[in-house]
Amino acid sequence: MRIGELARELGVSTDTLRFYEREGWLPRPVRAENGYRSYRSDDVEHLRLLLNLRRIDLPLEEAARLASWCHAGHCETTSSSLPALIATRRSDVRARIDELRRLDERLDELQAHLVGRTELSVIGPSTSCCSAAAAIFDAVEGSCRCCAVANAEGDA
Amino acid sequence: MRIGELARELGVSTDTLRFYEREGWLPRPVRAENGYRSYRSDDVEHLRLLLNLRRIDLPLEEAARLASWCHAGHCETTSSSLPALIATRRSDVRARIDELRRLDERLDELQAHLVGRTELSVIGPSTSCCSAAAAIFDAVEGSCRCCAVANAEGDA
DNA sequence: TCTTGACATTGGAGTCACTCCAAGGTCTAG
DNA sequence: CTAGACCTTGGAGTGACTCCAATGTCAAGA
Ligand SMILES: [Zn+2]
Ligand SMILES: [Zn+2]
Ligand SMILES: [Zn+2]
Ligand SMILES: [Zn+2]
Repeated sequence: MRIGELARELGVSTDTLRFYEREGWLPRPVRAENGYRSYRSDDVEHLRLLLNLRRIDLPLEEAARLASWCHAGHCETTSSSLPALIATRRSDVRARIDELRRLDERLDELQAHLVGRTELSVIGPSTSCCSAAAAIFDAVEGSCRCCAVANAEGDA
Repeated sequence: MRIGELARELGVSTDTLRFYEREGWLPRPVRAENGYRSYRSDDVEHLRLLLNLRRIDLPLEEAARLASWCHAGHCETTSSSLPALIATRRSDVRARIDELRRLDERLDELQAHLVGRTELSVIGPSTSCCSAAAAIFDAVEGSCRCCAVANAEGDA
């Protein structure tokens, strides 16, 4: 099995495979007479394991270490630490999801604000900056400075 | 205002500020007699704008460009493109959230599988790999090879 | 036979957005 | 006088790839 075929089958780039090998995260496969890498089924399994560990967002170093341990059959250690590892990973993932949800909410507010204020943009730039900038400036932080400016001008 | 104070106030590191300046993402502030950077309120506003744009996860280059435009008062262009920009950003964020949720589900399944199978691990390593590796190997992909192995050995 | 095209090889540089460091200069309080 | 908190610079390191140039290999078609 050559590198391109393996890469296609497992959904990564040949560059990634060569990078893994170069940095020592994967064992070097045997070479054919022409110098091409020739992957055996054992190599394929090792790589598949590594990629699965990467898919649960383990850092490459940890994934590679674990993959080698498992592949070499030293999995008692791994077996006992694995649930804790997964638990940590889950809380990381959830924290990131919460972060992104908050970001999405902020974006939602900002979008609504910008759309709702389209008519008001004829007021033009405020003293310190234009209204669009003020909107970003403030909507992201939760309080709106450009509205205050607009209201003040509307009252005047 | 010196760099440390500004950094503390806006919640970034001094390294980040020097990096932004060095790479041209922020204008250079005036220097005091001793060579220290001296930030004016205008600089602070520009930086705050840039950081707000970064907080909605715009790439630094785009955030800096937009911040400069807005800060210079050329915001008509910005006003018209901003809703589209936000919309794109939102769909990116949502896609990432979905990805992470799928990951969380996979981790949940994997965890349940590992915990539920503790007794079965006495079966020991299968022919190709140990059961822990097999679990990662397969649970991440949705079908479980180690169970098949265990069942086969149980039947034998 | 020759050529075209798809594949492979290597080392090295680039990406993004910081982050850390060493070696030094400056200022304030005790 | 000294400790410490601050500031300066240029440069290297991070993670996980990604892209590139220059070159080599091989099978199929004209
Ligand atoms: Zn503006
Ligand atoms: Zn407003
Ligand atoms: Zn194993
Ligand atoms: Zn199983």
